[in-house]
This record gives sequence, C-alpha cells and structure tokens, in this order.
Amino acid sequence: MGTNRNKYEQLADTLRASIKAGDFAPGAQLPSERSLAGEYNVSPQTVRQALALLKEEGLIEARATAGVFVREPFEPIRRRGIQRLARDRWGSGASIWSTDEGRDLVVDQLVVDEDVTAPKHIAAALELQASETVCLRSRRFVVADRPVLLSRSYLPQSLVGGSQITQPDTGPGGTYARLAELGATPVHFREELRVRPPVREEIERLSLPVGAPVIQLVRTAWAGNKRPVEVNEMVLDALAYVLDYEFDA
Amino acid sequence: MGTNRNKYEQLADTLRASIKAGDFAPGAQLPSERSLAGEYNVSPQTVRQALALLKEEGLIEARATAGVFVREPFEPIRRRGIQRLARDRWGSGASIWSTDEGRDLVVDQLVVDEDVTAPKHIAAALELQASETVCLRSRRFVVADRPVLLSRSYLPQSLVGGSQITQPDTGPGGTYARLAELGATPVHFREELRVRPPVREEIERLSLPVGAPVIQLVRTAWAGNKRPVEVNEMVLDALAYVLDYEFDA
DNA sequence: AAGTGGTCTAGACCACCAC
DNA sequence: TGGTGGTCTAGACCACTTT
Repeated sequence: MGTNRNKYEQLADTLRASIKAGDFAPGAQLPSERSLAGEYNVSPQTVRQALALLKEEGLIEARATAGVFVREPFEPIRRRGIQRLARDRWGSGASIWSTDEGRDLVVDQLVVDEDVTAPKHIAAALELQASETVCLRSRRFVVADRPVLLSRSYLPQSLVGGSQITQPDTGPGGTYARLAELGATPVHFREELRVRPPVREEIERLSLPVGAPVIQLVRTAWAGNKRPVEVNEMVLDALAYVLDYEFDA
Repeated sequence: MGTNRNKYEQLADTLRASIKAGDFAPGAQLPSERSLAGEYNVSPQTVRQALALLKEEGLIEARATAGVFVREPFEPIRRRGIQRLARDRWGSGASIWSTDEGRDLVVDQLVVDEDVTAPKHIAAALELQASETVCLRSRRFVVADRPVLLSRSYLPQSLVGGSQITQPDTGPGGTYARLAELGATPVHFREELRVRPPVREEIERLSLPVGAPVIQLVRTAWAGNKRPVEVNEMVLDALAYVLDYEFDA
C-alpha cells in the first residue's frame, strides 16, 4: 500500500486483489458494508465508494437487503457483426443468433405486436407512408441465467402481415429467411452503436447494477431495391459483449 | 413531483428539466452543492447523488474547487468504421481520420517510439518472432477542445523501420499509404469493441468525469498475404462517439 | 479571503431477505 | 427476527480556484 491515493480506491484495490486471489469464490458473499467498515477502520460511506468501483467493473453484485456477492466469471459474448449476417448462414436455416459463439442464447419475454404505430425515428428509417403501421417483435436474450440483450425489431406491416414473421416462431432461418421468401431479401445493412446510461426499464429488464452502461445498437436492413425492410433496436449489457466487425478494404 | 421515487432521482429530474429549459445556459455555473441542498431541503450527499446522475449523462461537469457547470452541447462524432478504410480514400491522399464527419479532429500529444518491445497480446496479434520489436505511434485526438480518443498504433519494426511511418508526419494518405508503398497494402481489417471503465491514465488524458465509460477499439490490419501489419488500440470517450458499420450481406 | 467540489465521518431509518 | 443494502442526514477538513 502506501501511495497518496484515496482511502476508497485503496480499499477497492485491496478487495479486488482479495477476490482475484480466491479469498472469496464466485457466488460467495462478502462481509457486510458495516463489518468492512469496522475491519478497515473507515466509515460506511467510504466502503460504499469502494464497492461502487468494483460494481462498475462487474466484479461484484449487491443484492439489496441480502448482501454483496462475487459475480460468476462471465466470458463476454463475441458478436460477429458482419459474418452473422452473411446470406449463406440464415439462407441455410441457421439462426443469426447462433453465431454468437457457442453459448446458450435463450430467447425470453417474446412479444409480437401487429399493426402498431412506429416511433417517429423508426417510421422515418423505414420510409413509411403516413399512418402506415409496423409489426414489432420484442425479445429478451438470456445467457447463463444472465439477461444480456433487449431487441425490438420493426418491420413494415404491409410487407410482413400474414407471414410467419408475425408468429412467435419465425421458422428455420428466422425473419431474414422469411423476408427472402417475400421477395425482400436483405442485402445491405447498417449498424449504429452508441453507449449511454440505461433508462429505468432497461435497468430492470437487464438486471443492471447501478452505473453500468449499455450499448444501443440500431441495425437497419435494406432489400435489393434499397427499400428498408427492418429496423432492429437492440440494447446490450455493455460488459457482457465484445463486438467484432471483420471486413475487406 | 409526487411519485414514490427517491429524492435524488427527483432532484436530478428537476435539475435536468431546468437545464434543458435554458435556466442554465451551456457553460453556466450551477448553484453550489451546499446551496442546492439548502434550496431543496436535502442533505449535501443527496445533492451529490443527483448530480452524479447528470454527470453520467454528460449533461454537467464538476470542476473540483471551482463549481458545477453545464457542459457545452456536443454532437457525437460519427465514425464510419468501414467506409473510412476504403482503399480509394487513403489511396487518394486523404487521412482516414478526415471521414469523421466534418469536425476539426486535431492530433495532439504525438509520440513515435521505435524498436520497442510490444506487449504480449500485441506481439501475438502481429505474429512477431521472439525479440522482434515494433514501432509505436501514440496519439491523442481533440475535437472542439475536448479530448476524445487515444490511439496506440503498433507496426513491426522490420517492416516500417526507415520509412516515413517512423516520422511524426507520415505524409499524404498516412500510414496506410506508406504501407502500400512498402508492398504491404492493408486489405483486410478487424475491429473489436468492448466497453469498460477507464483506468487512471485514461481518466486524466481524456478528462473523463467519474463513472464515464470508455470504448476500447482494437483494429488489426492484414496485408494481402495474410500478414498482420498493424494493430491499433484505441480508447474512445464513449459518450463522444457514434460508431457506424455499413456493409453488404 | 471566500467559496468550491472531493473526501470522510458517524450516525439513522426503511423495506426486504433469509432463517 | 436479525442482518442487509439503499437512502438520507448533518456535519467536518482539505486543496484548490476565483476574486
């Protein structure tokens, strides 16, 4: 120890080292804030500041009224932004989600809404006529009991109405295979990423600790005639992912 | 007001609305934490929790011993991950940085080191022989007086030694144009993104507020013979950027 | 010299969890 | 029923900026 740093940073360093040394196994409970304060001769607020740093790093997790626990190690999910959308993948019946690196990505909280009015920026991106409606597929994805992704896929109702895309199970190859059958094969994509703090709903649905950022990822898909056919707004637990874009010059 | 939310969230909402309504112009100083505590009949700690939320959103900025100020509005920089690397861009002499959307991106703190030992993961990515050294180009980029990006570009010393790449100014078209002249034209790229809390050095060099996340973006460039020729580790102020990847299926 | 944010202290109450 | 994290209070000192 010994530099002129803050107490809470020093305490965070101590606890981090202690956890990484295995003094507290994954899933184990740390001493309470009160007892840490006593043990290290600092005030409870100082302990809280130290723990806040470790929460931001994803190392620990506080469950209200229960205790502070070491999180299970979580290898970030590698999401290959470009290869996953290669036509020969979903064309062959595989889900585009299956390319997320051999993890059990489970769909959760699936809701399909038909004939709904799209938010303005979605309507604009889909180049909808006035009062034209969309089909909205909302999903949550869970990996190893951890919710990691919220997805809201908007498609023009006039295009997908009556097709299997409006069913919970879109069938082999998923939405894109069905779009192809409708003569609207997606051939061009844009993914737009930004990082921001989560809103309340996202904190709850992704079980995010305080201070954890999310990645907002908006994908637009166009068919060959430059017609936009899907806008998918995704929100990712930022610490749970590594995003990967591989391409030729 | 009126719901059963926390005091500090309510106060944050109030202050956010007040700022967005123009009660405090960009650059203006907010009342001190002490006076806010008095004005809203809450304790200083509660004020600090409220202000912490607004800091995370990038709305305000606290300067120690000086005050809390409304940040200048900052339109995120749109960085086109794929188009910026199209060969006809740098081939024609333009910098790949110039595609970052008509902003004055200024290079700052440029340091070139030759014949240095690369970190292990860089050496592995560049497929270096044992004890083979690299040239390291470190830069900081500033937009509108705001530091937004740190970049460390590693290139095999054996490839670039003696070339203009080891000079501060790499000339028209930059590093990639020079690599082309050396017979190592980059033709394939991978960009790998993750979001994490900044380390101390990044907090300082990017003037990051507490709690602000960064994007770590690692680009690897390969020449036609599948030889890796550059690894560029970038660290971005996450709130300052929108990343954009546009591609065909 | 006055005022500031950052840090720190030393308590308190609450709703909830686990026993 | 005891212990917990989350919230809140009401102070304090320090190094530094600003006037």
